[in-house]
Amino acid sequence: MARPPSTPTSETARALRELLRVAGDTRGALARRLGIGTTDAAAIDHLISSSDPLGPVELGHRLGIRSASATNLVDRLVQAGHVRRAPHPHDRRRLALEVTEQAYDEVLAALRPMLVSVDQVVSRLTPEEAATTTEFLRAVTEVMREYVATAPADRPAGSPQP
Amino acid sequence: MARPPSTPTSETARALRELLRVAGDTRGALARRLGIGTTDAAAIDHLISSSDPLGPVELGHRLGIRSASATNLVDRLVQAGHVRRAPHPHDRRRLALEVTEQAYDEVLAALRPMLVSVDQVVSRLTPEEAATTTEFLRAVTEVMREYVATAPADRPAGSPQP
DNA sequence: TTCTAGTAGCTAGATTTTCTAGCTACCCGA
DNA sequence: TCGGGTAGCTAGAAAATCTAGCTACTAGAA
Repeated sequence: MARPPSTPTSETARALRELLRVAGDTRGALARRLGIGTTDAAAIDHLISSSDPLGPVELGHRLGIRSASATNLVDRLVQAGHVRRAPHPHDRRRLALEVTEQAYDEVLAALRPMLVSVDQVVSRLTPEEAATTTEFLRAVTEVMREYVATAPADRPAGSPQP
Repeated sequence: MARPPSTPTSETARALRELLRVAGDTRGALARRLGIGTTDAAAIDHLISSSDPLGPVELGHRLGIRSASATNLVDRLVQAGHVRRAPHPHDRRRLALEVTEQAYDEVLAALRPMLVSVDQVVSRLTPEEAATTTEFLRAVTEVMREYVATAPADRPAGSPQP
């Protein structure tokens, strides 16, 4: 996400870090295209790509915001017609947030130019290159997932420090 | 950034999109590790990795926030000791924002676990694989830069629409 | 079964961040 | 040199998040 330390590093690592930095800006670009806030766009993104259903609290956790803010966020998304509140199948405390068809289509349309270009880049790879690249991307994704997961919890002020 | 359309797509594109989504979360993770807000972390990231000096307005432009918000942001960063306001060498209207040594070191320390892991992943590539991967990453970066650059301008309310 | 600790979601009110509107100082080309 | 355009700032309004604390519900222990 930032310039590598002054010690020289491989071109690949440098290119990857540059990509990660630009990727960070992509979320804001998507939000502007959708005409909504960055957090709202990130929320829809999470809801679309999550494998299991999310409620407001868990969604807020993934976004790094508090339960109260998540309730507010979901209110905004529901009001805008992007999301529905549905009951959780097994746990009556919970909600299962659903992205509406319309919101899904809007996100897809907003992303399409990038997805098309990405597919073009991918299509230039030979099968062997594609296999190598895929494995590399997955390894890097795992590293970043670990980094995100091990970030210090967003704890209440005054909590004990290790 | 989101799940691909229902039509099957190559594994590589899928892996890349997953990476981009996780990369979006990385910025928040860095901010939490630094104990500052997401925008503040993104600002320092931009200042560190920009090749030419930035002022508050240009920085705000890259972050997608307004001139007034950028002034406020820089106030915060200066107050926290992360950034200095220095005069622009040629243009007396402008400022050249400088990241302090301390902030630079803090960012590097916060990123280190990820950078180390990334370097490990990169080091497993053969020189040929590294070359292919580097080219791929650069091409994708270019695509995303274009996507970010062509996002609709964050225009004032009531501006004429095309 | 009943009790108890823990979680999901919400409300109310305070705080923080960003926004709009508009100002001055400065740069640069006609 | 003059007029349009830009950088940065201030003031006050609007929006997003936060803390604190509540209720309803789940799940495991007594």
